[in-house]
Amino acid sequence: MSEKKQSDIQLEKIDDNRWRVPQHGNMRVDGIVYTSETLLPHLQADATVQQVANVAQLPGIVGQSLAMPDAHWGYGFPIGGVAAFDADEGVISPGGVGYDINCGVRLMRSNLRRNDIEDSMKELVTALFKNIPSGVGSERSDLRLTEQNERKVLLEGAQWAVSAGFGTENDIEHIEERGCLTGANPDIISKEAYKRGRPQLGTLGSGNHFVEIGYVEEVYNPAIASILGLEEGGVTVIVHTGSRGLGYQVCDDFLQEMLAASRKYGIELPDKQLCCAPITSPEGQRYYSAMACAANYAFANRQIITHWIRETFERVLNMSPRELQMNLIYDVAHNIAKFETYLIDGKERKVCVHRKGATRAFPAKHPAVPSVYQGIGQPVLIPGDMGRCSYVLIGTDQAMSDTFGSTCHGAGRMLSRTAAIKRAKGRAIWRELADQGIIVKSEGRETLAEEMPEAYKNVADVVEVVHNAGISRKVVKLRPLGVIKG
DNA sequence: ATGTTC
Repeated sequence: MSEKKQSDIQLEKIDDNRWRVPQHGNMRVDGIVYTSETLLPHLQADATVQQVANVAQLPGIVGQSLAMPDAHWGYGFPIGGVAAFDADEGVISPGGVGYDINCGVRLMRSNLRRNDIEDSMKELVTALFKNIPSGVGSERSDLRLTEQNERKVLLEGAQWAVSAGFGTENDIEHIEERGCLTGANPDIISKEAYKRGRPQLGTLGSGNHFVEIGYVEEVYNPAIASILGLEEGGVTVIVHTGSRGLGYQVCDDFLQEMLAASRKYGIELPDKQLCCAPITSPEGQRYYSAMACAANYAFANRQIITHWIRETFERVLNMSPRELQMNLIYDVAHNIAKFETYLIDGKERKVCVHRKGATRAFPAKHPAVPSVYQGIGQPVLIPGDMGRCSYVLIGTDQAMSDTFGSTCHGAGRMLSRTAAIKRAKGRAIWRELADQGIIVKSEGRETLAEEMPEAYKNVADVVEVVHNAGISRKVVKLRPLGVIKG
């Protein structure tokens, strides 16, 4: 399934938000696709449904092979896919996590109002762009990470960043897993991965990665918004980035090891890109420990970038941290595999949930939700494209029973990168966005074309599906004012 | 996503 060919699998409509991929061939379970009449044609335009069916063939899969409404074709597993495997009988697969391990999003709020920064937007975007290295292969010359400290990053994640002076202890409370996955083993990471990761910590990268200044345009749930520190007109900042070259290298290193493991353990693969190993095997354990290292690097990366964002706002606006109150609301991972426990057929079962382009959406009272959010549930951060809007949602009990505590992660690409570049030929995307009051600054020559709004599905359509299905609920909508991209 | 086909 390395080709993007459309599949001819017949989907069965369950309700307005869900379609079933009935168990057939070697599938061990059904597939369930979250979508709508509006989004269904996009989902069927490539091999996404076939990939959902392929994932359902892997040993130890529990429940169903799931796809979120932003799903599209990816490496082996669909992007927007969720699959849980029994912790004893199941497999773990790098393709179910993705190349950008712990690619994720964080959201900050501030005491600023939209009109406080209108006149400073150009200066803010320029200063952010200067302060946060962006683009392919971007490096930070001021950090000078030693190899010993890089090991600590892999072990401690965002907690290392805070101990090194980037951000506060309070930030840690507002990060998924407190910014540190346990079980990381830095001895497993290849020399090559270390080499790539060292100069790139604290950098944005390219593609769909960005830092965005925006404001709260609409509030759907004032009570929850207020607990998050959000109100209409309030200025927010979103960071979207991951584990850079280090995570890519870890994935690359392990794809080969997992392919060998699949043969060794006699796992039948409908697609080589689904290569995997039993979770309990030495190879499976090694991948998890390496993945956790890359995840921790990504948590540290977003934490360090947060420090430079705060520093930039303080300097440009001449405000103190106390006046600014640029507090972290939450930080989510949307490319990761995690061990979690679910009630399945009346029995508690430990599973390894693969979320690839999918966000955890835990409900109120779940022990993994920070104490300040125990009464409301886990914040879910859904960035759209740079011209439209982004959403803050909240996790639900329904997600626990239906989707292994998961929901969508973004708008989802509609045009391929090359198709987008073709479509943008002769146009000045930056000017089109400026006409809508959005200032963008980008490093790569073709990044803005690849990332233009029409390359994406409308995130509002995606969010409507997960909201109506009840696997997360709308809290606020954010509108962009300024964006820096790779 | 990615030293964007090491």
